[in-house]
This record gives sequence, structure tokens and C-alpha cells, in this order.
Amino acid sequence: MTIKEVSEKFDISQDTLRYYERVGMIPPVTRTASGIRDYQEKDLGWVELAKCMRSAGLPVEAMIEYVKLTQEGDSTIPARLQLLTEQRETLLEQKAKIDTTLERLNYKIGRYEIAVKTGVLTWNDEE
Amino acid sequence: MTIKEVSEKFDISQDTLRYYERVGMIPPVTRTASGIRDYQEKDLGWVELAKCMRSAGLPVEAMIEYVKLTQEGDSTIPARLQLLTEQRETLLEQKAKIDTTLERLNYKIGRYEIAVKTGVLTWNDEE
DNA sequence: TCTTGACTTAGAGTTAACTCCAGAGTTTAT
DNA sequence: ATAAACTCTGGAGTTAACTCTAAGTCAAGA
Repeated sequence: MTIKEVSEKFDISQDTLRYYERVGMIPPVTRTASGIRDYQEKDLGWVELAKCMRSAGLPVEAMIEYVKLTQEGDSTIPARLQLLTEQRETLLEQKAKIDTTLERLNYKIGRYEIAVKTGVLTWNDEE
Repeated sequence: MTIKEVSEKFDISQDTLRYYERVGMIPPVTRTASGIRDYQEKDLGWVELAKCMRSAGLPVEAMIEYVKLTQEGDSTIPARLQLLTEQRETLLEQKAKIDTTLERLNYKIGRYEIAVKTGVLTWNDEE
């Protein structure tokens, strides 16, 4: 699969795909004899994982570390377990913050909906 | 309340507090006669709101727009309602992405825990 | 009053994560 | 076989959101 096809399949720019590989966020991609990227199933798996992690907001740095550990063999399994557990923790924290903010937004939206419907502001404290 | 006290109360650096005010993410803070910031209750409310929105990952730009609208009076209430509704939507989307990634992490973590306990890798596909 | 520490602004610097560009090599269609 | 389209690398540029610095002003204690 060419970089163009992968780019379209995952909606990630070609530049970003090259960037991910360059910084080590995914392992080196399979190449043709002339040096052109030819993504195999395993490469696609890494791209998909990278996209998933990034879309949740996990730092590129964490994926780089994870990829590095996987390249070093089975002895790094405990380290990988710890890394993933830490990332899970940050996602749970982030989710909690989002929930707090969502409640805040819901409250405000409710107030504004009443204001729009009735033409009257029903509160006077902080906006 | 001085900027130092506000900084400690909300765990936001003084530089960031000045930055938020400078770009309009919070309205101008009350000042003493000599021009030193003296945060009132209403100012603290804005700081707290700003911190809440930012911690959830909402862009500074959105808060700037919201603050601008509130300064323009009641005629902007429908616009504010729309802005908040859009921000809520992006938070819900972000939360969904986090949930997807959490499932992925939970799966991997489960596998690695087994591998650590038994000393045997029980899978062979993408890492 | 002096000095020490907190505060001010304007503007430059930093970091993460891309994004773009130039110049060169490769593949495809006519 | 030659143009058009695609890909390559190295490196520079961009954006968001801070973060720091310099040079000056202000305030509280000895």
C-alpha cells in the first residue's frame, strides 16, 4: 500500500505519516527495492494504533517510548505494561475533567436556552 | 486578592494569568489606583471558568470569543448559546475518542498482565 | 528613607505536533 | 521516451499555549 493510499485510508496527511515514522512513533515502514514506502498489514496496524492514541490526546512521546520498548524484545514487557497503565491513568483523568466541564456547560446551556425562549436572563452571577 | 494569591489558589502561574487577561480569555481584572491587579469575586469566577474550560482541552480561542460576546450585552445571548453548544459537542466527541482508546489500552494491559504473570506472550499480532 | 521583594508591560523564547518546501529520484501513461 | 504524477529526504516554517526576560514601578518592613 502506498503512502497516498494509507493517507486516504486513515485520513492522516502523508507528511504526518512520514513524521510519525521519522520520530519513531511507528517502527520503520517496509520499503520497495528503490526505497519507496510499501505499507504491509503490520505497518498499517501501527499507523492505526498511532492514530488511535493521538486522537485521544496521548503524547507522541509516549508512543515513541512504547515503540522503542517493543523493538527491544520481551524483556521490556513489564516496562510496556507500566507505560500503558500510566497512559490509561492520564486518559481517565482527562475524561474526568471533561465530565466536570460538560456539567458546567450543560448548566450554562440550560440557562441560556431559557433566556432565549423567554427573553429574560434568569441569573446574575458569573457568566 | 493579589495575582500571587490567585496563582496559588488556582494553581495557575502568574504569567498565565496575565496572558489570559491580555488575550481576552478573561475580562480585564480590577486594578488598584496604581495599576496593580486586585482580583474581585467576579474576576475569580472568570479565572475559575477559564481554568475549567482549558483543563478539558477547549481552545483559548473559544473562551476569548465567549468573553467577547458577554461584554457585548444581552443581544449576544443566542450566539453564546450556540458557542457553548458547539464546545459541548467537541467535548462529547473527545470523550468518545478517549473511551475508544481506553478500551484498546485495557485490552493490551490485560494481555501484558497475563504475559508478566505467566512469562508467556499469548498473542502475536500487532503490538 | 532605604531596601527588598512583589508587581507592571512589552516583547522574545519555548515546546509539541505538525506542515510545508526544495531539489532530486521513481513510476505510469501516452 | 518523455511528460506527468508520485515519492523521497533534510530542513525550515507554523500554530497554540504558554513561559521567560528586561527594565521599570510600587509597597512593606527596618
